[in-house]
Amino acid sequence: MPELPEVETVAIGLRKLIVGLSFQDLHFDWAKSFPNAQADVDAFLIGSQVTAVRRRAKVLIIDLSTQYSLVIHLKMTGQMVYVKTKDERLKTKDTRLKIKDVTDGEERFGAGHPNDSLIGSLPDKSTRVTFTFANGAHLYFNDFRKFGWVRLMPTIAIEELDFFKKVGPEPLDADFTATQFIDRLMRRKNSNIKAVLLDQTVIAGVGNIYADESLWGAKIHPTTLVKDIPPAQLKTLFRELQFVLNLAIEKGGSTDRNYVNAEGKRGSYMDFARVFRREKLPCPRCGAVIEKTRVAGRGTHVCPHCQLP
DNA sequence: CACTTGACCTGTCCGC
DNA sequence: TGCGGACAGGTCAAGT
Repeated sequence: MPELPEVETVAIGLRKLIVGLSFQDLHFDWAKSFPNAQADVDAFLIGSQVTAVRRRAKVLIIDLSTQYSLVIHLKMTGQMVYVKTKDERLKTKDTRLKIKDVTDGEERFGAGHPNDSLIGSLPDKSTRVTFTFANGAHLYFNDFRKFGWVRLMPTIAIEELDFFKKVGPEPLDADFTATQFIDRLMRRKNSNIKAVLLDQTVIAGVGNIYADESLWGAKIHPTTLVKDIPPAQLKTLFRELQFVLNLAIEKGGSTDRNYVNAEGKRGSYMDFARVFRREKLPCPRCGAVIEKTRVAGRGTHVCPHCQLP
């Protein structure tokens, strides 16, 4: 479930790996993953050089020397993985949260070491789009659920996409203030706070993980209506949201199930999560047992003692 | 207009 | 063991 920190981590990784490289070939076998016509690929991708890699909300953007860009949405299970040469294999590690190693009987806990890879050799059966660079390296877009997509379009046209016209401000922008945050939340004052945090037109980049984590930090129950939350507590929520997003970027994102960075490696924020996916475990603040419920159509994790409705 | 639900997909897990 | 169904959740379209 790539959210802002996961997409940011992929962008940081790709920036180091592919800026300056030239595209030589592209292959795909699922049209919804790459809807462009071959003529566009030939004219604007093949032979072009990567000039920049950036992120807006949960969208990854690779700018090209042709004034076109690859616009990528990973949705739930998308991955963008760079592999230097055809012969280089990525190491495979167990993906489960708790592992009993058959070789030495040791049990391993947590989301795994941040350097662990979740994927084997590429391409695999989830590979939807394969890019080949002139230096022989490959960039793989993997997405087993096929919700994500890659598309090629003029760089200048990106901002005209409906999504980009409607999407809210970046929560980590230096000039985005608590006052602006509260004003935007209050546009939907009659809705529950979790649904509003997830609304990309209010604030960009927040998904299920960091909504739950920041609400726990601010001691707000997810079903609380925005208008019923005191301004001071909304200000706390703003600080907590920035805290969890920054921490998650520092930890390379959250690997709940599927997410990996540009080198195929997992993120370690889940080792630091306070409520997300910690149902039936003690709250790290008060010790009460964390509960899992459903809010705004999503699995939602709350401490029943810290976060009163 | 505001809000909720369903569709898009496939892999995993749980109960019978 | 095998199978059916629930569940996972980002976004858009359709429904209330």
